[in-house]
Amino acid sequence: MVETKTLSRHHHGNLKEALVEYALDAARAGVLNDLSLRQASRDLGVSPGAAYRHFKDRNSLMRHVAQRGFDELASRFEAAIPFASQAQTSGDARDRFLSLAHAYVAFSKDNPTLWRLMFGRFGLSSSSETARPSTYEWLSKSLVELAVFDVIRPPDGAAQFFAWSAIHGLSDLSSSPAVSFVDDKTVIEAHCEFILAALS
Amino acid sequence: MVETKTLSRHHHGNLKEALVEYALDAARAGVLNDLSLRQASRDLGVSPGAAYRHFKDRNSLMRHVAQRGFDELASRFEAAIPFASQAQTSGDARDRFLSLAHAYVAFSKDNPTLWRLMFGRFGLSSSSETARPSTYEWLSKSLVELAVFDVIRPPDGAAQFFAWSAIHGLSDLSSSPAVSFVDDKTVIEAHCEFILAALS
DNA sequence: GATCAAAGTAAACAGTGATTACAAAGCGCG
DNA sequence: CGCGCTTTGTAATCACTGTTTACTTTGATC
Repeated sequence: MVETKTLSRHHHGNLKEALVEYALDAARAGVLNDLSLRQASRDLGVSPGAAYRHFKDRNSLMRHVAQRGFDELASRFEAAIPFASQAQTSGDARDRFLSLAHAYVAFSKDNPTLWRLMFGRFGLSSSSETARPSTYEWLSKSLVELAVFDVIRPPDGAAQFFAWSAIHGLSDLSSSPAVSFVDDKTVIEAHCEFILAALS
Repeated sequence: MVETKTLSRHHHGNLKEALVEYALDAARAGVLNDLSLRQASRDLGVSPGAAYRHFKDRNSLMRHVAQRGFDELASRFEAAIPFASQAQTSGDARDRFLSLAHAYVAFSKDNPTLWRLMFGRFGLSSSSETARPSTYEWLSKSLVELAVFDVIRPPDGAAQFFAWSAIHGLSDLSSSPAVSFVDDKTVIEAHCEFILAALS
């Protein structure tokens, strides 16, 4: 006897979260840009003005969605390289670096629309992320590991920034429907080899 | 006795171009996203429907604007390294490569909104640009020059793509208001050194 | 000068973001 | 319980948008 929750309730229950999920679905479908608060409200069975109890305006919702993107990206990084874990060998350190690159690129390819939101109009500066997304920490850690096993020189700030922007560039281009590779894996690995060579 | 052209003429003269310029101004002002065809038409002294004689819809205008961005970028590349010219020494080849990188980054910083349009929703795939923008030719040429003077190994496709994406990544991050450097020149030069080291 | 395509107008339609005054739930507390 | 207060939703409304339609003006061409 599960109580049906959808019958004529004044309170939606969790409209804020529902709106964010709705927008994330739109992003997955590639139609985030023409998402309308009214249509969303209609689909969620709520009146047009209701959304404004949770978001100041449409852009505010977008910012929240962008933040979700950064959260998801961080979670993929954590899955690829649990932050508390450590490399045991130089081969291990290389693998971990590669895993990060794969995670970065895979995310941008899996979520091109969300990606553009994150690093576009509502990215970095306007979301709660500071100048560098929190994922920067994983990358940084990975580079330090590589240095420990003498795969590269100890990375200074410039080296870390270089590695970030190089991987970011690959991801950004990969998220474009116009740029596609026969074999992602090969391209990413070659890219990483170049980066490591630059830092050696 | 110059005839005043603005008095009650039925034909605007060159509305299509005027609309593109208007949008480019909006981009420079950072308000491209909320550009409205109606407001633009009003400001250009023309009725709301007039724009539709020249553009199928709003997105069509955006695509044209994005194309203008690629044109402008190409023109900056040409200014930095006239395509017909050639490097004479290895130092020359390095300088030319650096000039390209500077041009790329300067463009993205000067036109962040246009940049996002070009590489975002209306970029690459949807504009008339093919998978790789025409500027790819300059970069490619520059790398070949560097190889001629033994600064790097002869670049294959992977190497060229690496260089592009590395510079693209730097430009993309640079165009974000959240990422700024004390000294652009130093950062760009360091970045280029890393790239050249990777290709050596 | 008549003809005809190109380029503008005017009016309308559906849909949007946002604000307002009001109503209903949920809650804490005596 | 029942009283109040805050949160959350509603209904109505405003100004505005993209886009289409039927109609008019214009400029060029034979």
